[in-house]
Parts: sequence; C-alpha cells; structure tokens
Amino acid sequence: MPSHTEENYLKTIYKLAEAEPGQDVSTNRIAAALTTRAASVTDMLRRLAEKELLRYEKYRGVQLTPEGRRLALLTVRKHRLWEVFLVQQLGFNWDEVHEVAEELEHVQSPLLMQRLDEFLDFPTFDPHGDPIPAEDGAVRRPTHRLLADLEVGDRGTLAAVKDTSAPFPQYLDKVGLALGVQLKVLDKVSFDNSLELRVNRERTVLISAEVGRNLFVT
Amino acid sequence: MPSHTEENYLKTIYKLAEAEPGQDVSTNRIAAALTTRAASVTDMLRRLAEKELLRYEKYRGVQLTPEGRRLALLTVRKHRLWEVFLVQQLGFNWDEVHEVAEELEHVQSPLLMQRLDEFLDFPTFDPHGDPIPAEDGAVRRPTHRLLADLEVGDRGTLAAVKDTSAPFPQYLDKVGLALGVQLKVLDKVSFDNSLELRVNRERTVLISAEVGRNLFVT
DNA sequence: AAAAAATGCCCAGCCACACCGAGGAAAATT
DNA sequence: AATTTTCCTCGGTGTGGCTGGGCATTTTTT
Repeated sequence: MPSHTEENYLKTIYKLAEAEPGQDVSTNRIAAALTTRAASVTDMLRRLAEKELLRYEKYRGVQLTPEGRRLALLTVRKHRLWEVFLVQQLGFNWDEVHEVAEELEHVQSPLLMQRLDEFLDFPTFDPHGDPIPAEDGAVRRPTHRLLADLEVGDRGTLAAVKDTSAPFPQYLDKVGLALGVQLKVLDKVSFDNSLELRVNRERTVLISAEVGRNLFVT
Repeated sequence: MPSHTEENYLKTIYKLAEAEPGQDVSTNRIAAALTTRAASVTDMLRRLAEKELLRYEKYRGVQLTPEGRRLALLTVRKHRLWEVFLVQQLGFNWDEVHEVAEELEHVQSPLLMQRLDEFLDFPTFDPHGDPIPAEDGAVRRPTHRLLADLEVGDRGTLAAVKDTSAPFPQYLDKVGLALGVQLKVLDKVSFDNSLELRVNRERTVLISAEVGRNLFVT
C-alpha cells in the first residue's frame, strides 16, 4: 500500500510522462512539479524503484513499471471520479474541487470506487474535460486539439483545460467561456497569435495565444 | 490541524467518556480501545494536552476541553455522515461501512461536509442508529433503552446496536433482526436472563442476555 | 497502617517517512 | 577540452508514533 506521498509522486510522474511521451522523466521536472528539491526526489525515486514501481537509472530519468503505472492511473481515476461527484452531486463549481479531490483520492477502497463509479453512471470525463481511466487502466484519449492550433474559420466545442489551477478557470468564467460552448475562430492576429472567437454564435471574445494554448476543443 | 491519529485518539476518548459520564478516562482504557500500549497513550496525551485539546492530570485520567470535544464531535459527525452516504446512496450494507468511513472521516473540508449533509437531507441518525452530531456540536440524545432492561410485555422498536464490529451485525442478520423491527418481550428466562421476543408480530426469536445488552430500543 | 497489587508515568530509544544542503560525479553543451 | 547543467550521494534534520523497562503513585487487601 503506497503512502499518500508515494501516490502523489507516481501520479505526477505519470502526468509528466504523458505530457512528453517517449522521453524519460527527469528528476528536476518532478521536483518542480511537486515544489520540492531534487535531493528529495532522488530519495523517493530510490524507494519507488526498490518497490518495483518504476525503473530508475541514475542520470537517465525514470519510467513507470506496469505496476507503477497501474497505481498512478488508479489514483488519477479516483481523483477524477470524486471530482465528478463533487460537481454533479454536491453542486461544487468545477474550479473548487481540486483540493478536496486531492484528499479523497487517497482513500483506499476498491469497492467504494466501484460503487461510486456506478452511482455516477460510469462517467468517462471529469468536469475539466479530462478522461477518467477505466478500472483496467484504459484511457480514452480524447480527440482534443489545442485551441491555439485551429485556423481561421475552424469550429469546435470547448472540451478541456490544461492548467486547472484556480486562477485560470476563474478567468474563463469572467470572459464568459465555459466547457461545452461552441466556438468559431473569426480571426487570428498574426503578430501575437491572439484569437478572436465567436462564442455560441452570440458573442465575440478576444483571447491571447497563451490562453489558446491552455484550452482544448473537439 | 490534528493528524489522523490525533483525531482517532480524540474520538476514542470522547466515546469512552460518553460511555461512563462523570468519570475521567483512564490511560489503560484508551490503550485497550486503540490496541496500543499505555506508554504510547501517555505520550499522545501529553501532546494533546499541550495543544489544549484535553486536560491531563497525571494518574487522574483525562477530560476533553471544549475545543477537544468540538474536534471529537466533528470527527464523529463526519464518520456518521459518510456512513449514511455509503448506505443510502451507494448501497453498502450497514455492516460494511465502518472501515471505509474510518478513512473518509479524516478528509478536511468543512464545505464538503456541509454540502454532503445537505445532499443527504440533513440526516440525524446514522445507519447503526447512532445520532449524528450537528455542526454546532449538539447531540440529540436518543431515547434509547437497553433491550435487556425491558420487562415481559414491553414493546419497542429496534433502534441501535452498541457493538458495531462486524460479527455482531452479521449475527443479527442471521437470527432475522434488523433496525426498525417491532419487538415485544414474550418471556424473560429468569435463570440466565435470556429473552424470548416476538418480532414484527410474526416470528419468535430467542436471544441471550449478552445480546440484549447490545441492543437499544425505543 | 503496612504490604501487596494494580495502575500509570517517564525515560531512552527505535523506526518510518519525508525533507534538505553541500559537494562532487556525470552528461550535455559549447 | 572546457564549461555549464543536471543530478546523485552523503550526512543530517524533524516529526509522528510506538515501545520496553524501571520507577512512582494509587488502590486494594490484609
């Protein structure tokens, strides 16, 4: 049974590996992601390697073993299922749930998660639009594209955000964007790549390229 | 923010104090309840006293401060609310929920508990028949009597069990008793105080005095 | 009241977990 | 080949929690 911290390391490593497939994950990247020092990370990597949850060749970075990957995905699954519960059943806002889910994800009870999954009617995406790994570890890779990659005239539905830390969802709220809205790219300003969007065929919104790189559409 | 273990100590002390009001709670009783050693308990008591969560006079036992009591009740509240959720919403059996609730009770989020409470429609008793402390710490003391204290001819409704560890609820199931059934005492065997009961005006059941002392009726 | 038994305290120490700074080794970059 | 960057190792810190053994206190017994 991994400790909370171990679960967090595994989850972080999984996400970093996901972000840049093929490459091994480096110590410093992990340290940055967990706001801790490289020395602490090395420490933990040794322990996780000992438990066969990842392969660790020094100076070479790190790679999850099947078992490590399984645990990481399980944690992600739990996190996202709880987020669905919090938003759909308890009426949380989708930008309020992260911290709470961060705690709930460490509860150990396969039966609980199975029942919760059923109770929520087997959701496949969480409130941020991220896929919920299945019990067997299968992840439905959504057909998302970066909003920033769309061309003038392209359409899509806002499906997910990349950076889900608090300020960003709040910003979205403010400019009137939300998951599920219909978008059409009206213009792409060439000099800074900012985007002019039509939202739900009603309003027009101007967003920076920065923001565009944080949003996924289908 | 108390640690999980601290919360467990507080909860245990609260329950022991409850069981025998007036008296202070002794080190060994706590040790027995938590299956640890007296030395460990002394240790923790010192720490909790330092944090002003209880008053600790050596050789004299221990007493929760208002703040300690508040935290203990909060933990009990969380535990029991989660139990209601598990049974009512997720379809757990009432004798399966304890361990899971034991984990969930340590999640720290007042907002979460408030929303959950609302979602469950402000329940006042948990699936074992025990009262759920209100947010302000008020406990509705149920008008329970020990089944063993009833006299021949008395009637009542089975309202709660004292020992909720796994085997006992299973035993109840087997003999056909459940919370909510109507009971009438047909006979009380004088030599061992075992009880003959009519259940829901249908069946007859014979239980030992031991069992009778573990059941509450209204 | 003294002796015996039970209870409970205190000390010193142990273990697990997680973190960290400093210095040097390895790898990447130039 | 030299420099910069990365990151490993080592020794050490702190916290939380548990424990055995010896001693102090309280309670019970006589």
